[in-house]
Amino acid sequence: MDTMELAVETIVEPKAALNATDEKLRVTQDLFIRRWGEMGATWGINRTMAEIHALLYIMGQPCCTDDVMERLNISRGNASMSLRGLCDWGIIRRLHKRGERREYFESLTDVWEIFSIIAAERKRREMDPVLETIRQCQVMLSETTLGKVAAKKESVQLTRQRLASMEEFMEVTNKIFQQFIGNAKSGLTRVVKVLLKAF
Amino acid sequence: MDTMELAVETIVEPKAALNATDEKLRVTQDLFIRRWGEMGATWGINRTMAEIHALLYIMGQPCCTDDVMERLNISRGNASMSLRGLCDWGIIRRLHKRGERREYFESLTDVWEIFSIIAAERKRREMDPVLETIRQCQVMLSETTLGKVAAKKESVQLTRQRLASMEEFMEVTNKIFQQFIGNAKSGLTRVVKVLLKAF
DNA sequence: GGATTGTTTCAGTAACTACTGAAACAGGAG
DNA sequence: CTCCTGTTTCAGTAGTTACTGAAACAATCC
Repeated sequence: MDTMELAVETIVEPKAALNATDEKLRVTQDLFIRRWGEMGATWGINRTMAEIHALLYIMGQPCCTDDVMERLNISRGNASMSLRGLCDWGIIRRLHKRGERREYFESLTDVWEIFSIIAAERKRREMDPVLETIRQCQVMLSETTLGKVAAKKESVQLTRQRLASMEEFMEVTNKIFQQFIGNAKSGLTRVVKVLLKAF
Repeated sequence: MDTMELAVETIVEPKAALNATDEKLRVTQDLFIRRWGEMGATWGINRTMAEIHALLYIMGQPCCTDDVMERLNISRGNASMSLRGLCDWGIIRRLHKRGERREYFESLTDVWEIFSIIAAERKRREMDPVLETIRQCQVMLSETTLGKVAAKKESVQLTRQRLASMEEFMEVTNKIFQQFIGNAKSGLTRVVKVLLKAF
């Protein structure tokens, strides 16, 4: 656009126009973005999505699709899909600027809120089904299903005991998650302080 | 081996030899194993490894490589590598039976211990590097590095503020992890009870 | 209506991860 | 030593996931 045309005329690349401070800021942000992306990857969120979120978070100001594409060197399609995915998760938001056609995106700012959204979703998608399966397994090995004699078998008893331990564990973990999720927003900080004192 | 040859002669498949109870037990265990594997997959542990661990956990008795191969229908190479991987993690153990050449494997039995081993490892591999990077970024944007004037720039301030929030979050999370890890073994149950009361 | 600007979808492909099966290796028994 | 039993390694491949780039679509303006 305008700046590009200007650049051509003045024979100065846009990047070179950055002053030293902006350059350093950019390098710093890139470092953060890369690390955040790597972490996301090992957590089942794909690298690019994590990087886009990191970018929007660290910039602290709304970016449009083209900003994201250019900064992370990804295609339009990829940027579009990933941005939509992040919106679906609810950790970034669409933003219309008055008098502008282009859509902007910004990250939620409260880290605790971001975390609690992710936690809620993972609990729902990953822990709940396992807990349900464990309960189903317990029914399948109950006295009612197997009969009194069969249920006494050592191998059955062993498996039942393991299922019970796992159920207990997952129930407690689930409760902890629920607490975090329920106390989202910055109020969560208070909860965590209580928690740390209790230890 | 022997049983196979016998099976051919008696024209009865080994599976058919299982009585009704054993059959139901097996079906139940398979259900648990499959779900556990699915969960592992979304958590960055590969499906097969998670399944092997689930198998050893739910059986409650030591299995050898061949048992695992047969039960999960995987190749020798895969079984060998995955078992070694689980041993490296420390959530299953090698076990020599007197007078037997073959090696057996068994899972840790305390779910809390298993969890705390995994948590410790993930913290070390995924959270610690991020925290370190955040600190490095803060140095890169400090007054000392940028100079007094540049550090006042709005964009720099914004990024610094975001870094600070994220650091606070990760530090608290880290402390919570540490508590869990430090209080491993069944003593953890007590800790969690305290925690739940505090909420 | 057509032109302009921006967004979404999707077929094809690149990149990556997990798995197999065979060969090499290890060590105890005869 | 050779044979036997079991384990580990690894090249090749199947299967999966992520990404691109182009085309279709949507909305606004003239």
